[in-house]
Amino acid sequence: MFVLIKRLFSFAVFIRVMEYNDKQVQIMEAAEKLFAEQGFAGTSVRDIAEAAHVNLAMISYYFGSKEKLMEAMFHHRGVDFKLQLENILQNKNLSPIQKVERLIDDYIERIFKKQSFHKIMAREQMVSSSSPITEQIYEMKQRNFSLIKELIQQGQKAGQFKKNIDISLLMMTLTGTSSQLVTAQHYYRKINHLEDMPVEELEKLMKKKLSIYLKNLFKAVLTYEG
Amino acid sequence: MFVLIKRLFSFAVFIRVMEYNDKQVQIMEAAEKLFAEQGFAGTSVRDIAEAAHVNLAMISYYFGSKEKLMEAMFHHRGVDFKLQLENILQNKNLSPIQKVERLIDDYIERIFKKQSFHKIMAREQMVSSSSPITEQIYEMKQRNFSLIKELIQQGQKAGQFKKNIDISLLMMTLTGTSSQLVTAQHYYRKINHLEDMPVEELEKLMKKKLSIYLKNLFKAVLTYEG
Amino acid sequence: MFVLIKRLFSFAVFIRVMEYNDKQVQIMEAAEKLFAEQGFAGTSVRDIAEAAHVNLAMISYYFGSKEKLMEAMFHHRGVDFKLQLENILQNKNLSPIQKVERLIDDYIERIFKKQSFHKIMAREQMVSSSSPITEQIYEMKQRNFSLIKELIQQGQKAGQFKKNIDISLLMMTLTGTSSQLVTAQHYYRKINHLEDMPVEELEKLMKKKLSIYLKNLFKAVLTYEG
Amino acid sequence: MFVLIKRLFSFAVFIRVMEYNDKQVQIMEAAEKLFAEQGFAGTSVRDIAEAAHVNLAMISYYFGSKEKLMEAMFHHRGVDFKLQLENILQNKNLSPIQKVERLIDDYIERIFKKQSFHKIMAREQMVSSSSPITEQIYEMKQRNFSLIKELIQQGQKAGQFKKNIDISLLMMTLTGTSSQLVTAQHYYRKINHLEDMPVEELEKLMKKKLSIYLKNLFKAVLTYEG
DNA sequence: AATGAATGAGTCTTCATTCAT
DNA sequence: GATGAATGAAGACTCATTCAT
Repeated sequence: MFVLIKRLFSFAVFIRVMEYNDKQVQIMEAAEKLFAEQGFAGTSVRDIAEAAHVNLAMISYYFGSKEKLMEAMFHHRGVDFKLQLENILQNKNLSPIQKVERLIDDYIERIFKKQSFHKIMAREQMVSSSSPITEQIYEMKQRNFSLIKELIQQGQKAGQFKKNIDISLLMMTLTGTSSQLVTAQHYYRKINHLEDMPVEELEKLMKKKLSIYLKNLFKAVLTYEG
Repeated sequence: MFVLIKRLFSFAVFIRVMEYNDKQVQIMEAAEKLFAEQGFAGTSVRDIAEAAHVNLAMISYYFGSKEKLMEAMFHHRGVDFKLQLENILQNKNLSPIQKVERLIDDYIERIFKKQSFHKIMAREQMVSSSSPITEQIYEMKQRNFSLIKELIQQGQKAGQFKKNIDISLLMMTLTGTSSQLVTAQHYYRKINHLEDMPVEELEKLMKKKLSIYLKNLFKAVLTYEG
Repeated sequence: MFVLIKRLFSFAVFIRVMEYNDKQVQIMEAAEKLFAEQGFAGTSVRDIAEAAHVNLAMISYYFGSKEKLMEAMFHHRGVDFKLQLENILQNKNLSPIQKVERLIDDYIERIFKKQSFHKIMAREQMVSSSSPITEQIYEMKQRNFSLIKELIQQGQKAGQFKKNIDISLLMMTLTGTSSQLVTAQHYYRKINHLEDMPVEELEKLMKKKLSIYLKNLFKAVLTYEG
Repeated sequence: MFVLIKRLFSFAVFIRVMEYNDKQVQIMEAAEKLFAEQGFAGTSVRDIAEAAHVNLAMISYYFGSKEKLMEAMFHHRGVDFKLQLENILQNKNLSPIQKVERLIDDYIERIFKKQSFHKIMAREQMVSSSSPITEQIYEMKQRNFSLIKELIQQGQKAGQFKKNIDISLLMMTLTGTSSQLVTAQHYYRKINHLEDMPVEELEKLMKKKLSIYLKNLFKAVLTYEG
């Protein structure tokens, strides 16, 4: 049964990946980069067409509109942006604190791998009006919240985490601190005098530091008794 | 003595008021709101003119361009968006931890009071290209970083805070968590089932919760020995 | 009786000169320079106000409109732009060829002294639509034509100039050659490798060369029998 | 042999036609007319679009900007506006004076055929600031100057033209007189009482008169010994 | 299936002019 | 008499999208 689900799930992923042909993916990736850097409104379809090396008309042709291209991108990327913790949660060989550490590394891995998409999300979550995209962001947040809640409650039940933890704020510390680091990494560079470090190396460094920092923070917050 | 203070204060206000006349402030405030909601590129000068109930041409007339309006806004708001901790830092009657608590409340107060401006800043800090605005954001960040660093080092020297604290990441936790709460407050609402709470009440609640949460977090992080 | 007329005429001149106060003249002179360099449409009233160091609204205030300012300028300058040959024509001590030489020097003097105004006229004479300004240009041209015609006919009657001379084209040679030199003097500079010569010196040189050249040309054309 | 020439010619036409498509030429021709009549700044792209019966956006679409349209026009027209005298210069069957006559007729032909373009050039040569267009005008002038200089020097060597001729001013007489006639032809009309003559006839007349006049003038100037 | 050409609606900005003071 | 503030109209240009092929 479990296997079946897994397979179905993989299939779904397969389906979705197949759903978009090469050209479409090519466009979405170019758009993603530009939306991240300049915002949605600040990016013209002309920019995207040029960056993707495709004909201008192709974007409307394939996606219908700029708006729908954005939605497609969320559909495409959103899937694997959600935390995948189900099996971790059920794993009886891991202590609650170990699970938290997995969660942190999992999250850091995702956010750094999809930096552009993350920036777009960070921008989009600010708009107050509701749309298919804000809807999807909400679902993602809610899902992540449930998982983290479950995880922490496990630790509390095990007596390893203290009571009265503000889980929604703790989640925001995880996402907010990471987001801050990713979206404002050129400031991080300057403040820490790392102007000359190559991008990859900097990224590695940031991930490392962030992982250590957040693990320690969570441990402290989850166990420290004022 | 009291009169003197009052006068000085009035004078400061006077200065600021003189720097930008009523109409200019009116425009900046309308723009601030719109930029926060829809982004800079997503907001037309027509939108701003309508929201500010002024003639379309007045925006160019007063600020020269949409871009310069944004810069003026940063000039106008930026001043009082920096943390004002100098006197707190030198205050010998406060323990390091009390100073941290002041810092946190000061920060929360500011970010909630200027939510719109904060959102704009959060957006602008994502753009990679350098501009007068990104420059100003950097200066603000650096200043805030210096203050927090000084504050924490005081605590470390006093033996009350542990060594090896990643101060730049700790700052990002402060700003990132708060930012997350402010920019994504409608998600906070939904996740915590507070859909029907009036805005003011919600805000009060969030500030309260955030204050308690962050104070506890800082205490934990600054003193907890893994 | 003749004296009276002269006086009336002088009075008219007096009147006209007085007609415009200092500020108005200041504005007209600034406008003249700019219109010459950038054309009428290419010059904004803002440009003029700045160049004349007067308030923007003053231009409309004093002249009614940009158009009317131009007309006033033509009124103001036009007077002394016409050739003043009446007394020369009647002077019995001068030979026809001497009169022609006077005409040439008179014309050169005028066009170089009022270069800016000349450029404006050169531009305005191209527009096909009729206006008070084109009307005034026509009157000036016609007057000049009459004078030159009279002058040449005197020489023909005296048997010193040959018959069948195309007077209207000869006039165009006078005006056209001079105009070409004045309007395209930076090309003259380059072609003759005079880039480093100071403006005043160049002007002197051009006037001298042009005078010699045109006098010789007129002599040749008026007397040469193919 | 004839066929070859025809083919080459067709090819040249082909090239030129291909360089700018029909719509572009249509726009350029409408613009040319308007720029000639009202000046560059005095003509709006809206005017041009209407005159060319094309959509307003097509001007930016095809040329990028109004400025670039002007440049394209210069590129397009400029080519065949230069004098084509090389073969005439080397022709040993023509006497120097015959070559001068050819030059004059060639010039008159060109300037009357491209009156509008000529007017634009006459306007543009007045602006003092340097631009791609003034640059092109200078090149054209310089080239024409070289050709005329060569031509006259041939005559001088042959002992048929007198020495010390101011060639740059002589060129200005050619261009200036012609220009005057073309740009101010409605004044020519009025002065010579030709108001009722049909345009084509007037043009023919003016070309004829100008040709005779200039040939005689050149002969006189080039051979007359004061 | 894919695209070059085209466009109506919109962008920001500048214009000459007016008006209350 | 003079002007700072204000504005409707127009400026050039860019936008996302459509459509014939």
